[in-house]
Amino acid sequence: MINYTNNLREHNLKATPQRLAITDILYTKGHISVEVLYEMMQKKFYSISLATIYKNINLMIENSFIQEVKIPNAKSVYELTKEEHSHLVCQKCNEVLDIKIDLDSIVTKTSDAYHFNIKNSNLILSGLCQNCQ
Amino acid sequence: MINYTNNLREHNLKATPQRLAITDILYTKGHISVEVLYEMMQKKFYSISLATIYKNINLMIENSFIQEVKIPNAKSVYELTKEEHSHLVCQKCNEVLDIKIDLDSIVTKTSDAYHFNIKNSNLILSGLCQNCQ
DNA sequence: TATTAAAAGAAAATAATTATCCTTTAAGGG
DNA sequence: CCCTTAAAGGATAATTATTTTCTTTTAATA
Ligand SMILES: [Mn+2]
Ligand SMILES: [Mn+2]
Ligand SMILES: [Zn+2]
Ligand SMILES: [Zn+2]
Repeated sequence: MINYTNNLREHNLKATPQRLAITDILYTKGHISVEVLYEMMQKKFYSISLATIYKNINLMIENSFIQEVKIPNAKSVYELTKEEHSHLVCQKCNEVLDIKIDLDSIVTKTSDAYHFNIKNSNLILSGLCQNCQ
Repeated sequence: MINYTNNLREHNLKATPQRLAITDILYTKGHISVEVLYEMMQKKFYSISLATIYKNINLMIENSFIQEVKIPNAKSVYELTKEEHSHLVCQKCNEVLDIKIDLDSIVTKTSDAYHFNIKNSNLILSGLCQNCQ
């Protein structure tokens, strides 16, 4: 288990055992929902409060340490902040994959066409993974 | 106010006054949240129940008459089902615009690269509209 | 090692959504 | 047009999701 103390501190987050565990789970699993995170945390912390999960998720989002991924027709998942990327989601097994897609030309064209100052792009492709089709 | 009776029936939805009004609001506003829809409906139906709003939204989604649009860092909005399109969202005034972007080549490339059978693509570009920047 | 602001945990409160139950009504057949 | 009936609406309760409050514990630092 990697030590994430400094990663947390760089985002102005105290490195508590609970946060280190959340970070480790996110690192290992990649994308995780609130309820699954809570279940996994309960295995490590006998009496962790669900409020601790929510408070940490919210604070970590505020401090850009993690990000929410809103998936069509499914619960949100959370992931450690990394460079901008898109997602591939299996509608059957709910696997979530990071994919790198160049959206620059789309963003540029759209910015010009609509006089929008586009700051973020969010692309989710949904379907069936190899196993599920 | 257009008559949406047949549109509803084509989706196996009884054409009640409440549903006709919901449809009219969606048609007029384009994209709307649950709470705003409820407020607008209350002006037309003195004692409409919030449960009626939720039950209709859910049933209309099931019957593909409307669709949910999940927006990063904001509440979901709902819209009448139309041909697949992407969205441009202003992070300040929350305006939601429909945009037509060709994602075919991205979808094809990604399908091949990851052996995914991609069924839906969902692109949201967020930033500041002309007025808000 | 002492200080302190922040975090954790427990529980209550609030918000969001769904279910239940009874009344009303849209739709279709006669 | 009436009748019939399954479905929908409204009121309210129940459930689920999330946030707040308050007290205790602890990470950070000096
Ligand atoms: Mn990701
Ligand atoms: Mn739209
Ligand atoms: Zn799958
Ligand atoms: Zn704007």
